[in-house]
Amino acid sequence: MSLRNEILQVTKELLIKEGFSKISMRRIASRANVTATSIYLHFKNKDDLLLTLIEESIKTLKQALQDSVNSEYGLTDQLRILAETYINYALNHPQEYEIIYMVRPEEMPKYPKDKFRDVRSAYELIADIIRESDHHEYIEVEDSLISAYTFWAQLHGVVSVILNRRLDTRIPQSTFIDQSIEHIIRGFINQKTPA
Amino acid sequence: MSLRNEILQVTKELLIKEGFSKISMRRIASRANVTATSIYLHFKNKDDLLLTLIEESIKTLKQALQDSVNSEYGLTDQLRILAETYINYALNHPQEYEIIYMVRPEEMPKYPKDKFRDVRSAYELIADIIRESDHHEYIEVEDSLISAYTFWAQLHGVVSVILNRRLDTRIPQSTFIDQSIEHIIRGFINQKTPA
DNA sequence: AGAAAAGGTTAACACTGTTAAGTTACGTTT
DNA sequence: AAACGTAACTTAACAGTGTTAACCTTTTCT
Repeated sequence: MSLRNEILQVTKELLIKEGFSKISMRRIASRANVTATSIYLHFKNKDDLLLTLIEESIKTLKQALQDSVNSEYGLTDQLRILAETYINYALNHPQEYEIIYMVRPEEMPKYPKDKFRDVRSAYELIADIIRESDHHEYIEVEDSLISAYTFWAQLHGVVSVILNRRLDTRIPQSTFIDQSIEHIIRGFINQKTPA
Repeated sequence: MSLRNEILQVTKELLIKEGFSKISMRRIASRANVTATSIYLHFKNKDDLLLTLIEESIKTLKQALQDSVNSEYGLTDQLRILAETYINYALNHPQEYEIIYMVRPEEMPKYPKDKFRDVRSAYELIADIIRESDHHEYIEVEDSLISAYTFWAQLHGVVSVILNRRLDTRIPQSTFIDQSIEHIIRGFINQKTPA
């Protein structure tokens, strides 16, 4: 395996095992049996390394969402499954999910904007699904892109509360998730009476 | 003014002006015309200092929410106003809002849990409002505490997308906010036909 | 006045990201 | 085969970080 990939994998392992705050160039390097400076031969700096990792994570999240799409579902069922997939991914890959949202454009101005556009593209997928589905279920989709973003933002909020350990201990996590999903889905449904 | 308060204010200013990443004990100290070690006479460590700041921010957020409560509103109107207040606070105090959610319990195990319970208590306020309001508007409130949390989580998601600069540039921020609020509120309304 | 405590300092430790300069090894061209 | 170029890697260093120990000075209390 090339050192570049070795570094990426070691960083990911370190991230998963010890968390974001415990990561340092020297620790990564030592676990790859290399000096810290060697990392700079393959990555511009620490942010570049992390961004590369982010891109990978985005890709797997995107794939998971893609795999959960099935044209046989109705829109509400499809949205429900997307929501579950999204939340499951986040809870099963907390450190990866975290760095996706941790790194902020303005804090790394050196980087080309298209990298961040990449990060966003995962949500276009949701927009596509809303746009392409048949609208027979009294759904609000005046602007599918905006709807996709509100959908995603609400999912992110749910995940965020759990990952940041801000959920009240009296509330079971699964109950919170289920109820949140129901609220979110219902937000998309018109108040018109169903046929 | 006591040095303790001086430090708090200087830290807050630094935070607002230069952001989270640019904060260091020495920079804070120098702006207060003091040595870095002096800070440790008033705060256990950097996390303690930031936690104290968080508590202050929570207090003002809580106050803003409290001030927006008016028993003359119906529940949906009240929720809408709470949502607007919450989002406005976050967008007007981005750095303060950020540190509220940035510091994670597991990353500072030295701290007593009740400090984090304090952080959470702002959302009990929302729970109270849902619980105390009359339920004549076909609202889902089987468990007001859970409802409050889903409400807050969704708001946090909306704010988070904006503050993390993850909103698509094609979408106007105000449109996003308005539509998100509508979705969130609608999530609380039963599908029953209104009278 | 003398003791105790509070408020402040300097110097140091063990880290951090990052860079400049130097070394080694390998593949290509002549 | 010899020379060159370059890629991969290292050592040493810089400037910065949070934090602690030891020390000094000023205020407060008895």
